[in-house]
Amino acid sequence: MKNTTTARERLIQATFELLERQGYHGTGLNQIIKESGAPKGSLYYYFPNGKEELVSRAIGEQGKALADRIRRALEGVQDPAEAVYSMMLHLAEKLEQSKCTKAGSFAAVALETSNTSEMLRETINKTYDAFISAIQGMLLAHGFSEARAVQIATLITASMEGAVVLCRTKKSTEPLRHIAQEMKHLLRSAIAENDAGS
Amino acid sequence: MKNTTTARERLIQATFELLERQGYHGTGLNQIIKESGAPKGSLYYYFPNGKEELVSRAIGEQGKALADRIRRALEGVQDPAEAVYSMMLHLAEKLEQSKCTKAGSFAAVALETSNTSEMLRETINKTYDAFISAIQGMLLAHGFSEARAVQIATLITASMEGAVVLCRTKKSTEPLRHIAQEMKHLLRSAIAENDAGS
DNA sequence: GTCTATAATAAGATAGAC
DNA sequence: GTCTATCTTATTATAGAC
Repeated sequence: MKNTTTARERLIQATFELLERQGYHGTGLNQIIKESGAPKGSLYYYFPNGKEELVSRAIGEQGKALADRIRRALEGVQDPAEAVYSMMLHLAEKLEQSKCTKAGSFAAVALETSNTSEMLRETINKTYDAFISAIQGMLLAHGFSEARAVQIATLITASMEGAVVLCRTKKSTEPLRHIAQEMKHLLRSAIAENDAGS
Repeated sequence: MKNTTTARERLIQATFELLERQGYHGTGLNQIIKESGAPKGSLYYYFPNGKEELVSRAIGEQGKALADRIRRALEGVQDPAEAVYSMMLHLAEKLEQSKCTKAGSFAAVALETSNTSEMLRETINKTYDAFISAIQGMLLAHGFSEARAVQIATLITASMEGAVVLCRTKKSTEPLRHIAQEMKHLLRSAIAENDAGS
């Protein structure tokens, strides 16, 4: 079968990167074609439902891959506070590589389309759930209650997404580094408190 | 002078509400005209530079008004943890009123345009700075250091923006209520710790 | 599977009458 | 200050050749 999927893969990759820089409605199919180098005829061959389907696949596949990386990175860590700190700094470094021009595709597409496309909304919803679930798993392994673990995992996910918005706006990774520092501090207290109460 | 500004005001108002539901590129000028009921000829009369200027004014004015409301709400509070909790629940209630369809205009426009419009990026940047500064003021009044106050204020701002994205995606205010609860808890510890170290 | 041409629609913006 | 008509350009999507 060789690499008959390379046109499809190039389309997915180019779509995701453009979403990170311009969001959903800011990204045209012609631009995706041009950027990917994929033949235009391939787009509707691989994604018969057009833009909505292409973006849903791009978001879904990249989101799943990212959630898996998060899960693996947090598996078996001995200090959740340090692990969260590292995860946030890692995101900051990734952002820095693009000079704060590429990040936040999930948030952008969510805000632009959650009222008009159930398909996209559900894809992103599953992605965010996977992020939260990965973080929650680590917290459960360290003695937090189910309820508390969800709360903290939601806070970590939300603060990262929000900090990415601030970084894009400020053209600086400072906000991300600030929340990384602060969350490490707060989580240390929460862990100590939780361990004492066991 | 009567109300010669009402066409302008209606345009600003309609623009902001549409940005909250669909973002920047998802909102067309024709739709703004229609929704506002303002005469089409007025748009380029009040905003000669077109869409970019209209959106910048809408974001700027609404952002400034919101930052002022936050500042006043946090002025003279006796418990920062409770104040932040109330602020977050207040946002959740506002979101609930629109069934989670309207919120996140700042984040949406930032993610869509920060690479293509310096004007919009700077307007939003000032807005976020005003939010952070308002929260930071309260924390300074309660004995936190300058550096720590910025970190915590950034975390609060980022987590609220991120939680709004999660709420829009989930069509539920649950994420916002989760982070409200968790931030209250964590802030209580931070305050106790900070007071003890004085 | 891919390419080219094009249809159909909507976008932002402008000109000129009133 | 406002209205209507229109220009230019971009968008998503499709048809039909190869």
